[in-house]
Amino acid sequence: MGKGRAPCCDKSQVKRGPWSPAEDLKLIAFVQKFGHENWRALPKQAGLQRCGKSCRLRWINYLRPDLKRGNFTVEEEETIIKLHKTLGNKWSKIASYFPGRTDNEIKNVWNTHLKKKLVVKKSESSGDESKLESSITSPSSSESFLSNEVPMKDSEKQVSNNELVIINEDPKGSSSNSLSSSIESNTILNSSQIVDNNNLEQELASLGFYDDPNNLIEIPWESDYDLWNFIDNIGTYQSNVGEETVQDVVEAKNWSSHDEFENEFGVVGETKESNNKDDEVLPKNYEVEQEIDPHEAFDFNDIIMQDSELDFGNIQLWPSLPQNGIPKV
DNA sequence: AACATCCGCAACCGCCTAGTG
DNA sequence: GCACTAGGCGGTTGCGGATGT
Repeated sequence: MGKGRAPCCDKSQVKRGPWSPAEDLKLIAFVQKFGHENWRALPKQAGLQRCGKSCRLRWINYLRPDLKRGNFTVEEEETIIKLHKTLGNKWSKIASYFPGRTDNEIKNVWNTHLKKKLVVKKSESSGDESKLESSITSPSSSESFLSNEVPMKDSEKQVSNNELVIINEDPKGSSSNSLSSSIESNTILNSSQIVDNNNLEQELASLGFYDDPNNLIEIPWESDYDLWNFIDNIGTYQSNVGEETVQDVVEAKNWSSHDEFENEFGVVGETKESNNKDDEVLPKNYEVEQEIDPHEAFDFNDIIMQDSELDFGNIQLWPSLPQNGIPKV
């Protein structure tokens, strides 16, 4: 060890806590334009006073366009329980079975809903505990597994009494890309039964989660709450993030209209080659290309989106906001 | 209405792992 | 094999809203 781990960033120089809409916009716009090859360098380039880790987390958990928002369905919850039984607290692996869901989200659902649910179930069905319940609630049989006290390789886990799970390692990077990852040909061995992954797949398929291991179901993007809703309702929404309000951001930037906002960002504008008047998702000035030095601080004025690059219409912005409208203050 | 408590979730922290030189 | 870095992951915390008294 010696020196110990160098901090990922200078804590005194970075902002912490909840993200403001303005920061979200910066991050979205930057990632849409430049991608996120280097999270560590991204905050500086994007003009964000945030740690790279924080940016990554924010993007992955809340700003990615392909996120599925909303409550978990009963089927999803049941699947999480099933998967947790075999995978344990491997939230990212579990999340890979749910396109559009994040490991953090699933972890939260587990900790807040499902764990309690199963404890209740257990108490209701006293005596004849299901394996599912016992694997989660019985300290004697599964404590080490659940608490991760004993470090285990993914390739070989002692799940509970006499239950061995053999899981093929994910190919590099697949777990991080939950959308593209597919179900591996895992084999689950049990003292009383041998369950190959096909059975799990069939079970999941019966619940409507996917129909082919290599062809995960496509989750339609939702945009209950889009950018224009946000901008249109700017006057009635007060961000709860510190002293900065959305009004502050808008007033500072003089965004009093869609056009001004579009001009500022250069990202959303009049529809090109579209007969649909409402289809305002194409970049206004996408034809103009400018040289941008990635080492320079990111400037919204420099963003020139390509035809297919930016699609705010499909991004559900500020997901932490109410889905059915903006709270009046 | 005011206060206390509970609950859910976004975000942070620290460790682990893979990649690179 | 070692040192170092960056990304990823899981555990935990703390805030804010919901609910109860």
